[in-house]
Amino acid sequence: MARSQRVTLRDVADRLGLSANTVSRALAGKDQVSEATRALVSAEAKRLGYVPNSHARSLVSGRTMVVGLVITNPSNPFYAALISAVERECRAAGYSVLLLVTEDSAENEERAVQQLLRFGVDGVLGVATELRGDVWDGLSEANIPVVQLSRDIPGRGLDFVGIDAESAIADAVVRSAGPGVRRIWLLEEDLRISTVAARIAGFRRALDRLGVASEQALVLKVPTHRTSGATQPWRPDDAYALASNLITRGNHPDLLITANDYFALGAYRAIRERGLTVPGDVRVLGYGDHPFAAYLQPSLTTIRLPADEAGTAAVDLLLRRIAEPDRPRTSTRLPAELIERQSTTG
Amino acid sequence: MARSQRVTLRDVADRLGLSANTVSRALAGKDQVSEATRALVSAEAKRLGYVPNSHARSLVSGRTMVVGLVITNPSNPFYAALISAVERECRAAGYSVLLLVTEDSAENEERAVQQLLRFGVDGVLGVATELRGDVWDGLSEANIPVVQLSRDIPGRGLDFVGIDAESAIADAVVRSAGPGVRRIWLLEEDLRISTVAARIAGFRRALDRLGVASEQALVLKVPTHRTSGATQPWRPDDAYALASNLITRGNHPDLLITANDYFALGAYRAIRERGLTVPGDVRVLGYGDHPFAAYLQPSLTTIRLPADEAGTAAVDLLLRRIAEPDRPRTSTRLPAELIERQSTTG
DNA sequence: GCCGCTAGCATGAACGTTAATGAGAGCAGT
DNA sequence: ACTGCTCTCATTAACGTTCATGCTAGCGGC
Repeated sequence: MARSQRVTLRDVADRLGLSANTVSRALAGKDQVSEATRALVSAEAKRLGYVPNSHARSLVSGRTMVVGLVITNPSNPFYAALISAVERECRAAGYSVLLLVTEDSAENEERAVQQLLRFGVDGVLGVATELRGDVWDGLSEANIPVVQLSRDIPGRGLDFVGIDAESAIADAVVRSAGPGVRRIWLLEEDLRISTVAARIAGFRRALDRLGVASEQALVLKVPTHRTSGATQPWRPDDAYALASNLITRGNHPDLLITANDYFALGAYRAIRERGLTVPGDVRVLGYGDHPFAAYLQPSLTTIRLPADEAGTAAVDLLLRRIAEPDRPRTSTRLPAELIERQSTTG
Repeated sequence: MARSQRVTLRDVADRLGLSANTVSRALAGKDQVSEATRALVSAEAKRLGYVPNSHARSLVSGRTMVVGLVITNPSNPFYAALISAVERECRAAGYSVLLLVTEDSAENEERAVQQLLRFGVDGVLGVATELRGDVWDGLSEANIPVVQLSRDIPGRGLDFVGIDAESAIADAVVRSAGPGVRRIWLLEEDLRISTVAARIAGFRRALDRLGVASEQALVLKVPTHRTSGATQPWRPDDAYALASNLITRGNHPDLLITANDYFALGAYRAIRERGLTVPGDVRVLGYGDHPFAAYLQPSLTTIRLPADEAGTAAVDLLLRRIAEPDRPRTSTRLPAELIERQSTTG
């Protein structure tokens, strides 16, 4: 049995001839216990190797000191950075992180929420899979605060922390378009999420500002790869396949924006294989500033996402809402910075 | 209060005029309860939105159905893949994952173990930070099974699942070395972990097999970047800085092995800036097969790590040990595959 | 000497669940 | 009618902690 010899409050108390309650208060640092016994208790607790049982504590206190983190895919560098930041901030605040991966599947998301309810986590940070947000209602009904990460589901009254993708893309496209740029394509992920919608909106805003005719603009959706219900919308190969089919010497954009830097990798290859050059024939603008972006040949102009700041802000917000549940809803969109490199400096 | 209106077993029982125990057994699917009441109970439980309290369950059963996952750095693609695999397998087996990030800091590791003890997790999957393994003894003493991931700390009697880096590197170096290759350098991480030791051992084994004189071989340690105690041993910039200082037209290796593909990025740039070419002047062999490796120019020969298989195997092993604690210790080293691309086909 | 106050600790209950034991009804066998 | 068995459920006691309340000794004030 795993817990056969686990040291409990009673064990410490019995050894000192005290009650369990006194030991509890002594270790918790509350008053109503003399300094002498407090020292005695801590010494004996340490000697016996006492470790408090968090489940017993949660049961009576109603708090778990655990935060649920619902992520679609840890292998995406943006989410990986988010995980790191969230875990770090939670750890600093004394919270543990229960990680739940949805793989962008609605079924997994539903099960994740169930798990969080069983656990009675103190709060949830979550990346929603699709635009239907009723999955999260169970948490709200249980009065468990939820902060949406990166993807926003409006109308649910949930806090949100994400990136201002629309402005970032809009500005970046305008700045990346030089005098010769007429035809602009956007290589997008085929997902019904707010991030994609925001990028497309930013794209259209840029077209307006640049005065690009709509027939010169194209939004291409890279077919999403699926393996057993789990989506993988970040494969360079898929972007390459699509770009390779559409781009020829006679028919190619002057500026190509990709929904993530992985897609840019595929685009680079497709462009190269057609005998075209970046940025001479096609300028390429990425999204995400993945670690390799600066090292590509030519180096990739891309948009750096403040993943660390977003994770930090989300945890801050969640902790604040845990402290005061009735505070007004907050929606934060962090600005993203354009990192200009060679791929757009034609 | 967060749990003010949480539906409990009693609530369901009272509504049906039953005892809490009967409801518990009915939902658990045990016998000693008639089919009629079982149906009644499940219907009422669903109607009221009953969700079992996992802490109460853990308290009495001694099992938590939670597995601790201790990782040094989620932003490393290998660990990210490991996280995905572990979470998926645990989820399939009905376990949840408590994620603890150590950032390769001994202090964080110690606190992580404390947290796992408080929680009373059923098992732990962990990447150790350094070679001293007494940090994990607390878990063993509490009879909590530990499976070491990727990095092995020998002599602790702990299960291990990792990659056979030594053989992989040895074979890859031999196969990557052509007739003109005399001088071979290895760009390593500056960490005291078994993985680094294994790669260096493989490197030396290859030198022996190739008959390369020891003065032609060089092991270079890339200084580890640290921010507030957390190490970041995967920065292309750091590898670039070191390689850029050492590589000149007159003094360069014929074959350069890097401890990870990020370092290869830095090496590519350093080589290029000296007016040298890959693989013409310097062949480059990476490690990890990061998503961008296939898309570099020239494409990077590298070693694909079976992260998914490792994660799966580790969870399998952990669950088996949870089931039978006294089974003999297992140590598995999965083979890694060489992916030959342009960077070594001179 | 009695009262009241405080510091320091003990006692009992509760959190929501599961395991062990008990109890009553129904039924067959004698 | 009595015994004994099975089926179904209730009752009680745990798990380890915290909170509310109770108790005792010690002390000062009149």
